Amino acid sequence: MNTERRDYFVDVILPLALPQTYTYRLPQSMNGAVFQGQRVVVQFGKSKMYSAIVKLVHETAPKYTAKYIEAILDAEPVVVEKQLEFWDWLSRYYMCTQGEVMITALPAGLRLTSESKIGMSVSFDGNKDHLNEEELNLVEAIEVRGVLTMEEVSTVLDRKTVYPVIRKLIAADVISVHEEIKERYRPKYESVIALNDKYMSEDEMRAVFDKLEKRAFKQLETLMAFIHLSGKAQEMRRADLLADRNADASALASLVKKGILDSYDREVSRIKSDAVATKEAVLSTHQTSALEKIKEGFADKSTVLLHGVTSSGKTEVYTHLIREQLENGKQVLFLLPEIALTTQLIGRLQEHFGAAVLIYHSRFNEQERVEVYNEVLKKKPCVVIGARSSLFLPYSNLGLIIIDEEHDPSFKQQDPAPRYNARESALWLAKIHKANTLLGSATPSVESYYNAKHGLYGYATMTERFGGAVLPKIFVADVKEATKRKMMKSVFTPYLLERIDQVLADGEQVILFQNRRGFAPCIECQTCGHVPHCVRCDVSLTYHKAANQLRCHICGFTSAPPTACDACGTTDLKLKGFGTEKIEEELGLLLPAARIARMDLDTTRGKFSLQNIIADFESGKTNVLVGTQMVTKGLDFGNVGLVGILSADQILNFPDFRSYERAFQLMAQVSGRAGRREKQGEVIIQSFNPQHFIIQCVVNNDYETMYHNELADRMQFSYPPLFRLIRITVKGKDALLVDNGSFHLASQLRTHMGSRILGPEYPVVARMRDEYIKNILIKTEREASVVKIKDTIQTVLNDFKVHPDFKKLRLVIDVDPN
DNA sequence: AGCACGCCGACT
DNA sequence: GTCGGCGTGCTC
Repeated sequence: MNTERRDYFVDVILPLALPQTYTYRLPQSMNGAVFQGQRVVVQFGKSKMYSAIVKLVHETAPKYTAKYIEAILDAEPVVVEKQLEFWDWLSRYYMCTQGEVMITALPAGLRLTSESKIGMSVSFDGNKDHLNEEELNLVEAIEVRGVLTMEEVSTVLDRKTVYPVIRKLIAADVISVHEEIKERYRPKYESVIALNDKYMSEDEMRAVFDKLEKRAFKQLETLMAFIHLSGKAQEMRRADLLADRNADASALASLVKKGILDSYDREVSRIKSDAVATKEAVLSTHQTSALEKIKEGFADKSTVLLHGVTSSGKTEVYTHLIREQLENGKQVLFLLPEIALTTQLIGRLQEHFGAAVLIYHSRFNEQERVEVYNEVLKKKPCVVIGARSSLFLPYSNLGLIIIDEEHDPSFKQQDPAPRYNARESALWLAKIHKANTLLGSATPSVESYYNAKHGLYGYATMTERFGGAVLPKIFVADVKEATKRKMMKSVFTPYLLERIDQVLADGEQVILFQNRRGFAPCIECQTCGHVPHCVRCDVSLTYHKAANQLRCHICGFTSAPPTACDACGTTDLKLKGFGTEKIEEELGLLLPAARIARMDLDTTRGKFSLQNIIADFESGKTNVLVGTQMVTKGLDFGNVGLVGILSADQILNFPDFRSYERAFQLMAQVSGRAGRREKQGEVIIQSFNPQHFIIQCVVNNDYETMYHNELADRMQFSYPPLFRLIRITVKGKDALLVDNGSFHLASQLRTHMGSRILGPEYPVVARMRDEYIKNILIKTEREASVVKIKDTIQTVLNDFKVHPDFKKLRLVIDVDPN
């Protein structure tokens, strides 16, 4: 049969939050050139063009007249079959569209959207007499600048709706509009200098030398520099050559002109490191036994939990496993929380695997991400070190996924959809590749530990710190007692302050942890009790002293700090509570000799600021590091004698079913930063309630007791890991409508699922960005069919979405919420 | 998600 | 009258 003549149809995934795929026709000229996973350009709607992913090529004509595919962007698929399988699972499990998965999964550089460009019509007769002032204004702007975007037209005309003007000018054949879709990825080039083939022989070269020696000494010097530096390759970067003091740019130009040297551009990688593997993994005895235990686990289970105390040297064990996979020609994914992807760790892995190491995280720009993506597409063995989004790279041949700090909440994406948990999703990705997964943590999530205990995962432990280092001594300082005796020095108990002073005097460093940024989380009027709140959210505004601003930590709203109370006009205002900024300032006043750095969202905004803060602390330029959660993750300093947790109560009293687990993990992790190498470190936890169960667990380094206590609570109140949660959030600008809508939705869900439905309830912050919020929680038994339940929920939600009363409401579905 | 269309109040 | 507000519905 002649396939050239047949009509093919293509189902594509569009990068939009739409529930289905869309079917396009293939022009016969493209027959045989379109395959699953390629990007094609399609028009969707009146004018816009998108790059879509081919999901299926078939011959079933749809009932409507399908539009034609405009163009094929790739010769080879950029999304491989296993990825599409993964996308499919992810969209079904997390109840989102495939388009939403596509947006998260593909680097922006591979995801194209057209833009309308307005230019002069080719058949414009030049007569501008009939144009009014506004039209003339626009036409002149286009004549000057060639083409304008819709936004630029809007600026030129200084109004919002530009379409009527544009339509009129198109009708008059003055201007024309076309859609422009451009590949955003541009390869990087560098200038290269090479010896011309003609001069490869020694005789020719000697002749050239003789000639230059007499008449062009500078050229001779440049040529000699080139020969010296380029070595056998007889080719080198122009920039490297000109960096030599004997080389000269104009002399080089002459040599090129004479045809002795050639100059051309060569495509270069933005991501390739010239790192060379220099290290062999040498394991200590307990690392070796952990490794054996892991392998035993993998013998009959695909997932193993490695429970190893901080500083036990988990990375060496990982390294060993990675090496094995690479030697077998497999790819490895090493997932870490974004913030833990430090130069320290990357450097260590490069020492082992050289250029096989690929890095992927949010600090990479669009172009760099595309290059990493394409590198993985080459199917070569490699190890990708990355944050959660590196789950979406085009692996063909994964052998192992390692998830370090697996307990970390940042593995769960909050917004936008897909609200996926990278840890759980990784297990599916591994399943697709028939690969193994290793979860590592000093403080495993209750979920993972439960799965290990119940035989779903293998389990390995490392109970000793590497090199014989001992766990830190942990003290609890009673803030209530110190307050009663009026002994508090600002936010410090006398004991903590005394120890900071002493440790610094001994030449060691200090880390202070407070889970709140800014100076003070609220300002209270001492006369009437009024507290300034955000205008758009139900939270008090945080005072930031350095910026002299009040800020909303939810929406970013800022205002000037009040000098008098907005409600009663009196000036007796008091700052309540404290954040990292205040700790930094007060400590500076109490211990003027301390060199303090602060590490929180406010001080790490720039591309290199985080790196600089870490480097300064590492080199000893600073000796106190005050920070938020950031200081708990992946930092590896050798000289920290003391860690202070300023307010344990704040961490404990978080209204969430996971708050105790989180508090334990946070405190245990930050404690682990103290005292590496030979010397025992020290931790001081400040609390109003020193006898608190969780604090005692931290003090005794007793994960097991924390776990059993948590499990009992979760059992009693039907929470994970014994039950599964799905949270449905109803949002809207009208509080009453949110109330009514969420009530209606909950009762609809109850008709199908009865007492499994909880709420609707207001969350702690009941209004965010001018929207009221209510939550409905669905708790289902672990054994229940998740697929069925999600189907039911989806049906109810679809009905709700078309309900005429509730069309103004927005729904957010979060499966396995954090 | 865009981006039309259509209906309604507020000004040149 | 026209501009711009936003609610509604559709996109292969």
